[in-house]
Amino acid sequence: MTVPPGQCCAPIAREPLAEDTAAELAVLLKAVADPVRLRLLSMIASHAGGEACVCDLTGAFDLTAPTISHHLKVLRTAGLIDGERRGTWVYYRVVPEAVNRLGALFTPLASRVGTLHDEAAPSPVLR
Amino acid sequence: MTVPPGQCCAPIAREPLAEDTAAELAVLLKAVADPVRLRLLSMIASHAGGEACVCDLTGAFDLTAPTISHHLKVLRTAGLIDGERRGTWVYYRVVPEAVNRLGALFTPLASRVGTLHDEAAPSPVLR
DNA sequence: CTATAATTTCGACAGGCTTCTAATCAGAAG
DNA sequence: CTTCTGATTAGAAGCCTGTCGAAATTATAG
Repeated sequence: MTVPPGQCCAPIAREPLAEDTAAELAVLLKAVADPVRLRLLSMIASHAGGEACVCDLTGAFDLTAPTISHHLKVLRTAGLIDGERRGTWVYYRVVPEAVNRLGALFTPLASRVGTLHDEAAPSPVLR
Repeated sequence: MTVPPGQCCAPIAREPLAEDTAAELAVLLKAVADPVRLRLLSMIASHAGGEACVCDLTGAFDLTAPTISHHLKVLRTAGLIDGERRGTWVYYRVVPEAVNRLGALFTPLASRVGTLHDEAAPSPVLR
């Protein structure tokens, strides 16, 4: 009972990732591989209405506002969240497609919801 | 914190991650947030028999053996892979529970789009 | 129009990560 | 027993990232 059947479905277990694909996914993973950014993403995703103001996020951390803004920019550059300015405040919301792509990477089963392999994303990979 | 009932979302979207939980998950995510380690994990997971020898992995990279060994140790320390020495060679295999935990983090993110919400079988990931 | 508040950008420093070479350990073959 | 191959460990150089403080930008309020 080491490996249950059905493991062959996850993209990561189906075939070796290409070099450029791995690099592209690593950028996405690096964005969430940080405690602060992971909490930020979770706070935004779990916020009522799917939107969260920056003023609501800064209070939960012992970090300065510029640091929070920096982490938000990393998440936004990776395409995981999207920001919108409404008056004085800026509201962020998650991008479901990007988050789902992460989940589908490691999830052996499921992945029955649409195709998340190819996307119309311009992929502005900053190097 | 108005979570719609019955809409059991991903852990990341259900409620804000705790500080220690986020730090713990970040360690796991950092392990895969690297192109080399992501490819290594994929090569091990997609290898026939679920096992891969180190000698098979080093050839796919332009890196030295110690570097590959270092990345494998990071993956092993994170609990994503498990190594076993059989004679001269060392074989690595993935730990499904750890990989599934990563996938479950982001996967069940419910999107507002009512396209094909046929996820009646969430297949709970237990640890 | 001016003032205030919030957010972002800029510059800088400490710390961690990736990679290398050299050395060490484990097992097999002669 | 000696030697050889394969894998890991130790130590160090170089680069990138996280963090902070100060300045600049933007929008609303009066």
